[in-house]
Amino acid sequence: MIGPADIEASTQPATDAGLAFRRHDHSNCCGGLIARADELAAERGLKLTPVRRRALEILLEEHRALGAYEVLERLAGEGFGNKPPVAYRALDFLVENGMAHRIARLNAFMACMHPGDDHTPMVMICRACRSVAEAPAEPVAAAVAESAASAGFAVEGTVVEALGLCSACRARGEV
Amino acid sequence: MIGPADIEASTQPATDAGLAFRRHDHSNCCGGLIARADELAAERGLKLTPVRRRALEILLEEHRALGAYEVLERLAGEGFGNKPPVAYRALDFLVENGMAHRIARLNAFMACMHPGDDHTPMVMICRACRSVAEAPAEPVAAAVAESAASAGFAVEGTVVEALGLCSACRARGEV
DNA sequence: TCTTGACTGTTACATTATAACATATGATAT
DNA sequence: ATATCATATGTTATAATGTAACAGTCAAGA
Ligand SMILES: [Zn+2]
Ligand SMILES: [Zn+2]
Ligand SMILES: [Zn+2]
Ligand SMILES: [Zn+2]
Repeated sequence: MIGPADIEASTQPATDAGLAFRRHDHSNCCGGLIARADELAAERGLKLTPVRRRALEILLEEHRALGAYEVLERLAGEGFGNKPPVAYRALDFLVENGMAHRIARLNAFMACMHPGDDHTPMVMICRACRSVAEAPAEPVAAAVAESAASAGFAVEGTVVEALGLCSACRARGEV
Repeated sequence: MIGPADIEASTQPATDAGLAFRRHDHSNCCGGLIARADELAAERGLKLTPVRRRALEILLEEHRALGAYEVLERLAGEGFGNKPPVAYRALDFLVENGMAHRIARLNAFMACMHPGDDHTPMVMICRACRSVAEAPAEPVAAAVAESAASAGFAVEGTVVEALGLCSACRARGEV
């Protein structure tokens, strides 16, 4: 059964930290985010072409970090090109336009859960199930900015990734 | 001329954020850190063998992120093996033992400026000169831990990297 | 219609990283 | 002393990740 919290999760970005780690109406959250991506593209005059749209769907279907070659494999299986640039270009488009994030530590990509926010998220990566989730990064960004400022460093971007065990895996007794 | 601040920088870890970005007595700071690495190895029963020691020196000589193959090239030029595992093994040893850090965003490595602290640092990466520096990460780590906790996520490690312009490059009018 | 620019696809290659096995070396233990 | 063992080094070969450069497609605008 799908409870109110699940519905809320797909519409209340500020409260969905760890969504990927919880039970939720997945088809709903995916559909909602694809719709949101279409809106964004329309608003901004971007072209969410078939490959790009499908790449985003693939990321959304997983709530998990996927390597470019994993995405490529699926795209190729659906009739798109099967050469690396096909995947990298689609993924780069999604990242540049805030619809996906690159995870440096994993050399992988994930769908963004708040497209349009123009945020640099903090990403949590579960080492047991490899699922990933975004968490609010404002406090972290502030701390980074402060440390950097005292070194005279002008921050233009950040990579903040936490590695560990998600709540589901801990509940399941994972060590 | 080498001023007091430069001396201090190599012996007062808590105050050296951004050291790499400033003028300082470089041979002094390198020598001191090699000596510190020797101490650490002795304390912990680690073997800082010739390749490992040389790999660390190479990183120290640069105050800059070096790719594994850059390190390999130098090692090979000095009579060590010239196959990738030679560099990767030395670098992995240094990272595992807190004498160097891996920079996820650059697929590169840097010498640690506070070996023995057992810290996960925040790293600042200058896009103009590619120099890197560590900054205190406690406030950042705290913010990360707090965000993660509200998602039920147990943090075991973090990657915190800031990209931007260092003070030297800004002073030099870099945009 | 004809350009033009953006998108897709391909070839070919560059860069980063690891598995697996062989050899050397130094520290026990007999 | 010498056999044994663990650790470290070196090699071959290959995997995984990422890009440069160019050719064909297609739709929007001159
Ligand atoms: Zn996001
Ligand atoms: Zn998990
Ligand atoms: Zn350090
Ligand atoms: Zn710089």
